[in-house]
Amino acid sequence: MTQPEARQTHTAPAEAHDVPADARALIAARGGRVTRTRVAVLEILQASDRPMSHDELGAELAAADIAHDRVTLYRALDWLVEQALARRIAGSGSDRAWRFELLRADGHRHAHFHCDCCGQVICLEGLEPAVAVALPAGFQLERAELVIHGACPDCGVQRAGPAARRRR
Amino acid sequence: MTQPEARQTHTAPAEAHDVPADARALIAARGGRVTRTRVAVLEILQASDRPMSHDELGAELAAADIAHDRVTLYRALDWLVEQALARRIAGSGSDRAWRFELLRADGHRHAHFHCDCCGQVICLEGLEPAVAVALPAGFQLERAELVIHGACPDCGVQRAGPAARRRR
DNA sequence: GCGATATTGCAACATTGTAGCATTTGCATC
DNA sequence: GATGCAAATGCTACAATGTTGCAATATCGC
Ligand SMILES: [Mn+2]
Ligand SMILES: [Mn+2]
Ligand SMILES: [Zn+2]
Ligand SMILES: [Zn+2]
Repeated sequence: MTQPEARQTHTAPAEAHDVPADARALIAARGGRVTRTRVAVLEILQASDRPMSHDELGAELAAADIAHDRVTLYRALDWLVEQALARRIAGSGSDRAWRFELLRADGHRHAHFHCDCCGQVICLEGLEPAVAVALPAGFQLERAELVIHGACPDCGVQRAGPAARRRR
Repeated sequence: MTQPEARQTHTAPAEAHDVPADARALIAARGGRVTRTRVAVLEILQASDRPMSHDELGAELAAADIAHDRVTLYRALDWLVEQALARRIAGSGSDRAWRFELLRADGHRHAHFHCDCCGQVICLEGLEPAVAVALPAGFQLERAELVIHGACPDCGVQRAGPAARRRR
């Protein structure tokens, strides 16, 4: 529980810019133990530009020949979320799995696009769910989640004509 | 598959207003068979002012002493959605179950409020996810889902003071 | 009432997580 | 570099939420 409040860890060697900080350093700075799965998961998330599901993470680990346990992976993700290194995205659509993405320090919130055709989830960095909306009396707003459903560029090109849209 | 395009069914006896149309008539008008579970589910949804999960529906059926099978209930709900009599609401939050609500003929879309404290989902009829937003090129918008997270009036009153908010 | 077939009801399976607990590992300290 | 101990792991079960296959049943037009 007692974690050094240090911002500078001195364990990360080179980069002084804004490049993805060394995963091991980020983990250690939170007072967590630097383990195989945690490091690998954090690095995969750092390299990804879209939220990933537990399953996708597992596949990446397997592809990189990093031995891992299903439950350990779940726990590593839970830990990253607890430590505010990642956040959880609800999986609307037929996909009922959580997805995880790196949480930038600035707490930047953005909407997501779910392709109803291929199931992919894409970050819409430019689109903030600005819900300064007036909620009915008594409701306390904590955060707003905005999900756009439709067809992603890859899926939209098929049947390029303006008519005959596909449903799902 | 061949369903009469009739708007007026003549099978519903009395009400000529906008009161919830007779469930049996609505089902029959879609060319579906009028069965115990379908009628009961549709009537429960008509009487509810918030989206209900499969589980909640099952409980209501049990409370009304209406024998039902888990799978049949799932299938009844699927059918209602197919027939555009109901729509499915994704259950963000720790709740990973779908919820179902009646689909009004006018296709009115609205946002929903998820209470992170008690887990309830409440319709925000007045709040439309007006996402005339400019999506990046190539993305085809089909619909937008807006979910507000926070504390509902019932849960918000505890700790009425402005400080000391509860997390989850 | 009859017959065709849409629905049901049951059992088995699938997906996505969690809980308990003995074993191993990271890491601070010697 | 060796030691000790809490933190993590890696199993094995179990839970929640659906889905699939298929034989039995009920609905509805005739
Ligand atoms: Mn994102
Ligand atoms: Mn609603
Ligand atoms: Zn797609
Ligand atoms: Zn509440």
